[in-house]
Amino acid sequence: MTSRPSAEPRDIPEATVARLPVYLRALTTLAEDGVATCSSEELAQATGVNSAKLRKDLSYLGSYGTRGVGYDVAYLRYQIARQIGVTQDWPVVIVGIGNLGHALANYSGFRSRGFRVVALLDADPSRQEEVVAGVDVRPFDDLEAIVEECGVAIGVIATPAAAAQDVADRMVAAGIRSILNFAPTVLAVPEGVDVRKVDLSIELQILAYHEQRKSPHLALTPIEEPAI
Amino acid sequence: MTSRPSAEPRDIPEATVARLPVYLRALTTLAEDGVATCSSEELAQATGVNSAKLRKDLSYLGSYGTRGVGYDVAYLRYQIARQIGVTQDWPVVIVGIGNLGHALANYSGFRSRGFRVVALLDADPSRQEEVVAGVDVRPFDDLEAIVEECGVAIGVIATPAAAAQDVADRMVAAGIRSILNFAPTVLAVPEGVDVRKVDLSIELQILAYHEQRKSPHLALTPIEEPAI
DNA sequence: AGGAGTTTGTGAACGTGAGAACAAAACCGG
DNA sequence: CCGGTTTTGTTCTCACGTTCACAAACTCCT
Repeated sequence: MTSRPSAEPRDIPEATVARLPVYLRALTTLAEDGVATCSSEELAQATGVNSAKLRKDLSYLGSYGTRGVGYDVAYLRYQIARQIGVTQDWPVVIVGIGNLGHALANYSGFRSRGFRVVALLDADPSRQEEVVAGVDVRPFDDLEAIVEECGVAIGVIATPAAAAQDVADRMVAAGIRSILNFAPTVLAVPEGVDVRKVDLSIELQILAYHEQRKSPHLALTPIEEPAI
Repeated sequence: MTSRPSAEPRDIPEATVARLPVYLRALTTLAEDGVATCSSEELAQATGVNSAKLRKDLSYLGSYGTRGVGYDVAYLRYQIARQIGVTQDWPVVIVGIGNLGHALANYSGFRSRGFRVVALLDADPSRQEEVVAGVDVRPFDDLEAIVEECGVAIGVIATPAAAAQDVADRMVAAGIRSILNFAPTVLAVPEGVDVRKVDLSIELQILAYHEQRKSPHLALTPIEEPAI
């Protein structure tokens, strides 16, 4: 979202990268159901994308399909995982163990998809006695030590908005170069650091925009226009 | 994400719609700080976008700036809120009161940004005794009654993946036409229903992809390639 | 062995979005 | 009242993403 590192081998478009995890999940489900092979049409249905788009996406990874047959589920699944980089486990730190931090720490989807929560950090001493999801909450000041010790490259910010920029600065200084930000703030980070933002109320507002246009809604402007 | 309703007045590009809430938040902050006027350059800095892009975005709403001066913060803020549709309060139901549902119910950002959680629903009877954020958890079967009674148009799904499609079907049948889905599944919904997806592990995987290309990472393929 | 039927991979056309650049419009100081 | 300065609104160009359409390639059945 901030800067794009120069990719070496084959340059995969950003839009494609964003869809690869979706394909990966669908393939995992298919594999669990014992499906050995699937066509681009089937996979497209399962993931809700156009089949031509899907084929083009996969073609950036290489030619892993067989014409007239389709794709080998296990093999394609592995190739996508390798491209994304989730064949290895990524250590992750979560900062801010409030409601959302709790939910994130307990989210089993991380572990099963190539991520391992190695530390939970919070500046509030009263939270540092807790143990969440088998990991004990440690003081935020331990950040640098943990990053060093575990080789953490990815940080998750689940603090209030006011604290987010400070946390980000400390993370960057500690060597973290990829940040997933749940705080409703725009983060300023140096070149070479990637930030992705997840914002709950923005998503709702986008829905509201479309919803408003669906029905000629009853009340038009219940709140007063401010005087200029 | 599924179907686009035909917009009547001026058609605002989807990319612009996604940025309007960001501008809205920045303007709110500026207003709270007592700033009366700001230029496109200042607002662009605060939101992390290109100033030309920002001006183009705002031009879709109308000509609300003054050349040589900039934008009136309060006035622009109102105009954006009106376009998005958050001058009125949107009633919202949350289904699935697990870790994430708790966090969502407690998230104060909803209330302050045009949304009101009118009901928390869960199929598990043991959860139905709880009171979360001042709202008591009710059985999922109350969905239709609540939607009818409160005029709910937006639903949030925070259930496990396995239950999500059923919940979505019930929501659609009850009259909900906009769904924010936190479950890691692709939802199938009829034409005219909007679904937006928020997926935590997908965001992390996208970060992992870029992270992998930043450093020529030590271990390349620690997991075995499956035999074909 | 060969033809019919499938399904991939990709070239080409189209649409959308981003950013540079600039003219038009407003304010300000003298 | 007028020239200089600032900043918006918009046009133009380029890059990116999506979709169609089809040839190439593979399997299966006779």
